Amino acid sequence: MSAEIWLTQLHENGYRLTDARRIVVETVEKSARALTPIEVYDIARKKYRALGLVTVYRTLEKLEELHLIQRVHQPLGCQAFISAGEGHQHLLLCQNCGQVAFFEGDDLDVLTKSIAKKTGYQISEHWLQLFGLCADCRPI
Amino acid sequence: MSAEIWLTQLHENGYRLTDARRIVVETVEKSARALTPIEVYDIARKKYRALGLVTVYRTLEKLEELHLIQRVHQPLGCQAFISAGEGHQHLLLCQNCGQVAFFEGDDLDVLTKSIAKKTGYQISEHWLQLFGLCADCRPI
DNA sequence: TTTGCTAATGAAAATCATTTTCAATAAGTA
DNA sequence: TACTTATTGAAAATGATTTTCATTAGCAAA
Ligand SMILES: [Mn+2]
Ligand SMILES: [Mn+2]
Ligand SMILES: [Zn+2]
Ligand SMILES: [Zn+2]
Repeated sequence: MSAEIWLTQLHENGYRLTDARRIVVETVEKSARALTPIEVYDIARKKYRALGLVTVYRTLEKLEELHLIQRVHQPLGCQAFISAGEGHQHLLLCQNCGQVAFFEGDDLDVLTKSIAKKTGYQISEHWLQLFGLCADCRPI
Repeated sequence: MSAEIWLTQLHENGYRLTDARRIVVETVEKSARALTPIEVYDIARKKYRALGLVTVYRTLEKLEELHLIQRVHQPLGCQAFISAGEGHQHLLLCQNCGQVAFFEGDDLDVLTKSIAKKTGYQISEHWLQLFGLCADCRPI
């Protein structure tokens, strides 16, 4: 998924392509870790001085609405965003540098069926997130 | 786990037992769903008019520090707290009424080992949360 | 191209959640 | 009972996010 595709998506959904949006999209899309609005602002402003923080918020909002990015929940805060995985994927986060990896193939069917039976709940969704240390941050 | 035990825990950790704390503890402990600080404040103030919102924040902070409550992350916000499960447990949330059920017995060893191998991450923690409809809210 | 409509922008103000400050109060120990 | 000091609530401060608004610029149509 490249920044170009995100911009196309925005355009196809009736949003105009502006310099501010291009920079925000590029910044978020190329990041290997989740970024908060302020972080996006600080990084993006190095390339586009006039950028306003409000525009960062507004652009993130639209990207989330189009499912191009997703909010990342972490122990220290839940305001950061990362590009959304394709299909059914979950996140694996490095507790040291924040680097994000996606994974898929989790099969929780047996578990959810058993829990549904025990609790009487009708289960329709799950959140799964792994934490650890990436190859770079792992002790030798 | 009863409110009495929470109060004892607070006391044993050097915190004084005050009316404000008693009401906050009772409110959070008896709730079947996660409550935000404002919700705790509104409910608790029905029994203790003079309660200040700041005290709610401060008490929740201490209860979390003693692992008696835990923060609950949800799509609409991450400021709510619920009494903490005992041992290794996860949450199952009703998307309609917010009722919380705990479950345990998830075994993610096979999955995490496989993901660790694939990604090179050293995995040490996981977040798992199920969503659905509780027995009361489920369609017939 | 140029034009015209209006979505998008950034600054400033407003709002909302949370934290800090502070003087008064009350818990708990001696 | 008296004393020490943690705790309280009000108010102010802070920080994040949203709203307002006048100006600018994207882009579709001429
Ligand atoms: Mn899954
Ligand atoms: Mn588990
Ligand atoms: Zn790392
Ligand atoms: Zn329910």
